[in-house]
Amino acid sequence: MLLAEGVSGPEKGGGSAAAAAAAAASGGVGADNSAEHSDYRAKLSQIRQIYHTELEKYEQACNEFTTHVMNLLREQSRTRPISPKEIERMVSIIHRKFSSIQMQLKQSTCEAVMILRSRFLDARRKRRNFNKQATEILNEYFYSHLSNPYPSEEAKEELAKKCAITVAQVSNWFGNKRIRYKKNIGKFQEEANMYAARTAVNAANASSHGSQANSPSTPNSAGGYPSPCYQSDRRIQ
DNA sequence: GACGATGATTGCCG
DNA sequence: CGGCAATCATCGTC
Repeated sequence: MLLAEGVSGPEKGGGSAAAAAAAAASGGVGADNSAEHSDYRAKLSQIRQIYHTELEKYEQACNEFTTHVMNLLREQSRTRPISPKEIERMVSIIHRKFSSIQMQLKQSTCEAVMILRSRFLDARRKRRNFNKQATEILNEYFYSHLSNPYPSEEAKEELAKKCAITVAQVSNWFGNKRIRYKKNIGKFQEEANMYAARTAVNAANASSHGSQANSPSTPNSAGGYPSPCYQSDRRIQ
């Protein structure tokens, strides 16, 4: 893991290797916003640097402590016999202790990288609002099908194409819209009336100078839904 | 910076 | 599997 992220492993060329490794490891998000990407890389290299300085610190502390203990043992060897085996045992205990600390450091670094990675990869964190036109199109469909706001797969595809978003996003949008509309109809009244009126105007225009009741550009022309109707049951109180 | 709006995710249900 | 409900995380506004 740490090796893959370029945090652990041989240090060559101060960071560029790590950045490359990180870029490779994060595969799939490469074609993303470069600003965010460089932010990710910066944070990763920061983690990496902290890891290395800490590791070095522990290494140094371990060596210092070892020599200190050795000195103590040498001191004691004057008053009592101390076998080389005993010294070796002591040293290995110290090393074990310090290496377990280093393992902990490694683990916490690993966790930090994981969190950073999940933050970077989580789509929710890169959420962008749809543009105005897309929202208009979606709302128009929603309010002109208020009695049955469940677009078919084809209708969803049509909407997705028009709004330049994915079908999944259209589904998400309708899911959110239905639940939020239902939860607080009052809040959406104004919006509902506005779109209903607009749809009515569109329908009137279309029928006044055309043989068809539905304009070809109206979303419901593809989904097999009935022609747009004014939702007179939603009134401002 | 608090707060509402909003897109996305998760877990559950029929 | 699609939809609902709750929730998360960010955006946009004040």
